[in-house]
Amino acid sequence: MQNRIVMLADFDYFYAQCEELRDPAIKDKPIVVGVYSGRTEESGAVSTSNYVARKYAVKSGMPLFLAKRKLEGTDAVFFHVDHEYYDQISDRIMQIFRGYATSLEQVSVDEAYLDVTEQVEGSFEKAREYAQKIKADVKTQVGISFTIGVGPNKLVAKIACDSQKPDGLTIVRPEEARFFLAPLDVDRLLGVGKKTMVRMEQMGIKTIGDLAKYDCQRLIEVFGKVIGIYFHNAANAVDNEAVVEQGEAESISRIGTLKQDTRDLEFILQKTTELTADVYREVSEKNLSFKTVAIYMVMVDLSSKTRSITLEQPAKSKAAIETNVRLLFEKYLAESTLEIRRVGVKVSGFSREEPKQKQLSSFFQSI
DNA sequence: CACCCATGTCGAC
DNA sequence: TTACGGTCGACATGGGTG
Ligand SMILES: Nc1ccn([C@H]2C[C@H](O)[C@@H](COP(=O)(O)OP(=O)(O)OP(=O)(O)O)O2)c(=O)n1
Repeated sequence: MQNRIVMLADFDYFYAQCEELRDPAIKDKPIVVGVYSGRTEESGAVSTSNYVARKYAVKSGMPLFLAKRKLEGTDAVFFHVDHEYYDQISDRIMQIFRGYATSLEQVSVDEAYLDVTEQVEGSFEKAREYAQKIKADVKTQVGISFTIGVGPNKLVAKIACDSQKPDGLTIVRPEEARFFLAPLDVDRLLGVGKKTMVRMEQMGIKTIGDLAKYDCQRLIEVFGKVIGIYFHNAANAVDNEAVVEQGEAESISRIGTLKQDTRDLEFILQKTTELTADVYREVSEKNLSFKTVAIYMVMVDLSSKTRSITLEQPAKSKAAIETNVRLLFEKYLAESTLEIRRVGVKVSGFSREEPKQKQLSSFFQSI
């Protein structure tokens, strides 16, 4: 694990680029890919947008009505997310990546780490040409552009990647890594978002360089042992995490927005029945048993709650999800007053154990 | 103590 | 006088058990 060379490949404005690939005629227009909640015709949020739309300050996660307002007067095009299509394209690219790396760690639909130490014989010089070759290959075969960051570990590769996109290639050598990170704001580190940045600011930490100098013991006191040490190491460009194949998902969930805000149990269960059916289909396709069933609620004020129950035995039937979801909602509704906007169903604690005796229904369903 | 459970927070994408 | 997605994982905390 000495002197590794790690790449992070991140597809450019991915969902929106997929839409451009499907219909190149729209390439010069602002493109927004949205998740539509179904509450009203236009309610939902931005999943991503192309760089033309980004010039108008459209951002991932933004409510669609805001994106529409910002793009008023342009010939912007809006799409509903089409995960099947994006997954297909992603799978083809990931397959190509496999041929270029000793190990591949796919971290999302559009991001993967490649350990290419052997392929480039430990040389960052060769890594540049190698990265260009991968980019050209994918561009030719699939037609998608992406950005590559190269570094001595995953952490540095990630930040290198973020530093120049789209269609970028940034290489940070081990001896440069600390100096490369030092001037950047702390939120460039994986795991530092808005809340943590504010806390760090109050501690007088603004840049990664500030964090690197900060007393490690103090960090542990403030953030806990695991995260404190992680922050200390990360700020010093130290990261020994190997590039490893991702295992199977540890939870499967579905969440949806209700047509109206409500506290009515039957109205809620009508929605969770659909969600449960979806969760169940995926669980049974993968032939998984689960041990924990959870519900999720988002209130009108956008605050959220979860409730969960761990079963005595692993289960695998739809009924096992449904009855527990009902139980959990009955219990929760009795102890709160806020109206509910969105609800979710989640199962976790997977195994391939067969439920012991009883639950004949699941036996028959599995035939 | 080690491990499990329930819940919450935060963050990434 | 509005209006705002979905899915996943890591970790902390505070309770329990053997
Ligand atoms: N809040 C978010 C962020 C991202 N995504 C989805 C849509 C993106 O296309 C994909 C990848 O996310 P990235 O953060 O990598 O962003 P993009 O690939 O869209 O843009 P960039 O070119 O900045 O990487 O994940 C999402 O649904 N919701």
